[in-house]
Amino acid sequence: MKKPARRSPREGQTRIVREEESEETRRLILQVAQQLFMEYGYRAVTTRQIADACGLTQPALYHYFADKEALYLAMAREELARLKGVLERIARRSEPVSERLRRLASYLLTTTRHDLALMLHDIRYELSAEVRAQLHTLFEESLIAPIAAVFNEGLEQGLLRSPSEGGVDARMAAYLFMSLMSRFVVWGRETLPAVAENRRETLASEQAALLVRVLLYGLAR
Amino acid sequence: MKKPARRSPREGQTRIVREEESEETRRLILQVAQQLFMEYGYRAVTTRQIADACGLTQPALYHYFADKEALYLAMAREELARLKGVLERIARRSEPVSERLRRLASYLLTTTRHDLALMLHDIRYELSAEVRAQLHTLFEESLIAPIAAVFNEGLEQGLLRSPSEGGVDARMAAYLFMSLMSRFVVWGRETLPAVAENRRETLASEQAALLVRVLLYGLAR
DNA sequence: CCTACCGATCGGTAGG
DNA sequence: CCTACCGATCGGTAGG
Repeated sequence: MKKPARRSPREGQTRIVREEESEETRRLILQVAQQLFMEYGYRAVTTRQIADACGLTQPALYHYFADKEALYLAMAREELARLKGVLERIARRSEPVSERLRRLASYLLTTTRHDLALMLHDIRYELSAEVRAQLHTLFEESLIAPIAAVFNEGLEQGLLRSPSEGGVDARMAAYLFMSLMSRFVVWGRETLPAVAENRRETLASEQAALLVRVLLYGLAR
Repeated sequence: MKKPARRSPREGQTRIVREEESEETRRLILQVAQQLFMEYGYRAVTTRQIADACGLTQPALYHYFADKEALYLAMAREELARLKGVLERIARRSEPVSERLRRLASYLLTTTRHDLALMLHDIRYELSAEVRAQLHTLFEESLIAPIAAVFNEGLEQGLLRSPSEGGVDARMAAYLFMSLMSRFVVWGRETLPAVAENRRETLASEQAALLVRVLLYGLAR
């Protein structure tokens, strides 16, 4: 076993620099935690894995975060805040509803390769009641609300069927939209012949267009 | 902590009875493992939890299964075989394609309250390569194939758009169908006011109809 | 941010 | 020799 490359703090540095380094380390931990937690789930990722990937010892994490759950919470808050910003920006574009939905789908498929349903599972089963409640609300506000806003425009413009016409409300539409971003579709794609890395974005864009087309117009002739 | 009620084997029983009891216990373990693994995931369920729920000690499990993974594999094989039987039976009914899709959705929503995407995650991330390959194939044959068969009929009957007409092939349709059965939709339902237990089946049936309607005809007016 | 550890619990196996 | 387990403990790992 090789020792991981460790960042070597030199003596005599000013307080400012140390604070910057400390903040830098904190951000590194959050980024590594995001990649691991979002792909493998809360339970499967150990604090030592995260520490190792950061070039730190495992106890060092507890200088930055109270415990494993606090680290997950901080990661999730940051991730959801980031998502919220991007999704709201797309939702406000002056483009047709269907085009904005395509952009939302494409973004979710390219950037979050992991399944957000796994995050839902973790929120529901692996975290304490308080954190669960917090993230539950945040999930709704950051992910569902921006998507529902676009569907709501579609309903107001008369492009979509209202619930009384056999359609669904905007929030339900957003959940259906998110469900189509799930592991099943991604998994189906993985069974296709291996795809060159540089074609991934194109594929995601094509798949986004397909998913939105299906959701809007259905499979029937 | 109370001692779990333990089945008390009496002396003087014949070999046949003992074999029956052994088989009975094995089936009990599989049933309990199914409930726990399917709801919480491979990692989160301990062998002691399973044993406790069966009224056995944890080492007793190792008389029936070589290890935790072998137990998961046996459980998954049985569960998928059961699903395959029911889904194929529904798929062969002499009813319109849309009606059969509704029945498939309703069945999946009522019986498997857990998210099958969780099983996909476990297959992908928690199990060894050999078990993963086995379950991957079985998953496709047991779940996707029967659903795809119904969509294929829809395509042959000209009810559904073919890929060249902007539609999707039967297998892709099956994946889209399964993705709509996911945690997101179920979770959305949980946020509704609490529902009486005896209305659950009705709800699932209504939700199944809604999901199939959306998948076939889309949200657009 | 490290080394040296803890209480507990994990999956799995020993002898009886 | 078999079955259906038990009490105790194995090597490792969890969060702290």
